Amino acid sequence: MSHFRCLSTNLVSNGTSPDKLRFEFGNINGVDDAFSMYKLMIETKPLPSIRVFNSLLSRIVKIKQYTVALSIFNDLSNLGVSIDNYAMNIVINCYCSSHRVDFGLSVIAEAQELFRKIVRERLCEVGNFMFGVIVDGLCKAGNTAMAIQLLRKLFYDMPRKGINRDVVTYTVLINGLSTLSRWKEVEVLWKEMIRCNIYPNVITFSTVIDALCKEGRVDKAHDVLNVMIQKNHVPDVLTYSALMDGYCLQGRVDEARKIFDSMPGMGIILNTISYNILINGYFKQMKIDDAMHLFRMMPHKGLEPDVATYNTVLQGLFRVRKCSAALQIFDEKQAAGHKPDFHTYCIMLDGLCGNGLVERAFSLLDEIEKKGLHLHIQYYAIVMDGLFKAQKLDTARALFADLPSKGLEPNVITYNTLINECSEKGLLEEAKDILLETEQRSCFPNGVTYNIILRGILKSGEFDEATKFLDIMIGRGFYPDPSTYELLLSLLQMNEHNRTLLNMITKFSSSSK
DNA sequence: CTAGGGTTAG
Repeated sequence: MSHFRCLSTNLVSNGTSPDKLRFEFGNINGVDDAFSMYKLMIETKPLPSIRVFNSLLSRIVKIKQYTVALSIFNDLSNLGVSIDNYAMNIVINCYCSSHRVDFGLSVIAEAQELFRKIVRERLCEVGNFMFGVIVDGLCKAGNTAMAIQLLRKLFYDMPRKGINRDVVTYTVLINGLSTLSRWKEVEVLWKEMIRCNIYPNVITFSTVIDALCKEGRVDKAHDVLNVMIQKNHVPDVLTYSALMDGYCLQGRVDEARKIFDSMPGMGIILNTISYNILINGYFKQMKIDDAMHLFRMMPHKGLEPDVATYNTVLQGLFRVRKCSAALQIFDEKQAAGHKPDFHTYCIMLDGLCGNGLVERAFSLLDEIEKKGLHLHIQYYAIVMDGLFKAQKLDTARALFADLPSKGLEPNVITYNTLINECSEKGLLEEAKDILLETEQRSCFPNGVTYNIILRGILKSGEFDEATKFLDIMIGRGFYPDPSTYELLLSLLQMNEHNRTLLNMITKFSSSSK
């Protein structure tokens, strides 16, 4: 079962810590491996040092099993293993990262209730694991304010437990806060850090630059870069790549290019990711020749395109309807021994369908099946969507009906595709029927489902009906997304001063705060 | 032993 190497205890030597020789974490690839390794470790006498447990935790974080790391951390504290700075930093990072990971929705309601209880009864000694679950749940539920309050409590508890906050602790927290756009709190932490004589470094600065870029505030990000340079910090390839990506996201690919060109002169070695960012930027601006030129340049610069490069290129080519070029690259890359990944197949299927090559998409599905690869339900959602868009309604519905025969269960995405089709065609009753069906099965509608239906109702001009639906939606914790909001605004322009629409917009703005 | 980047989705 488990395939890690476990050397004998007496195999020790030459200055290296015996602990380090004993366990090999690189082969841990899943939850089971992690737990069996942990079990093995705690059965060892004497117990391995916290450093060795840190290596385990770090591996578990690398494979993104945050809850596993948290539960092991919790167990460690219960065992009385003394926790150090490193462990603490890993754990805080878990809290900050795990809100991006899917969590059972059921946890959330419980977590919020539990949190209220803690506040009410001042039950301060919550286990670390529960603590993580709560923070996770709150983030997932969009209640970041509460999550941050909790994080800060943990944070302020550190010195009392004899653990010092260091630049890593602050960087992890600043990263978490800035990706959540909690800039006020970032500022407070930043000042506090300096007051404690802990100074931001290149990673701290880069983290802030990256978050600003992702928010679309690339000019502000550039200001931060200048401050950083002024303070004698040397930006590295990650700092500049983040900034390049920021310019690309704003469509300012020429400015991204300037940075790209200036990097080697500053002694920074461009890597595959720097190229990927710029190639993507060019494609998004439809500058196909520039994108392809860079792509073809990579091998001459000693860089090998990776799967993300190929995915970017394939998608870019399909978007400008250069199907044969895309297919050629797809074959080329496989001939060179590069394996397509899940995203590659999604892009191929979507690209083929979107360019009227539905038959080709079907044969690709067959190919995936023949290769014995996992038939991901997402592939079918893409092809279904393509079929609907190509007006091949019967084929699409037949594909949906065939899912069970392939051992696939429709998920919320395939349902959304179906609901979207009904909604676009104005078949609102049918859309709502399907919504009911998803609720009856254990396949829960999500925010996208509600948005699709709401947009359908709005397009049909039934504004009162839409208001009712919006109330239901908000009642269930889902909010209009940007494209629904845009639709609301454009409808308001066409129906000047329409009270119902105005009310909806007000309702949306006040509820999302 | 701990912190930062790119492709993607109804």
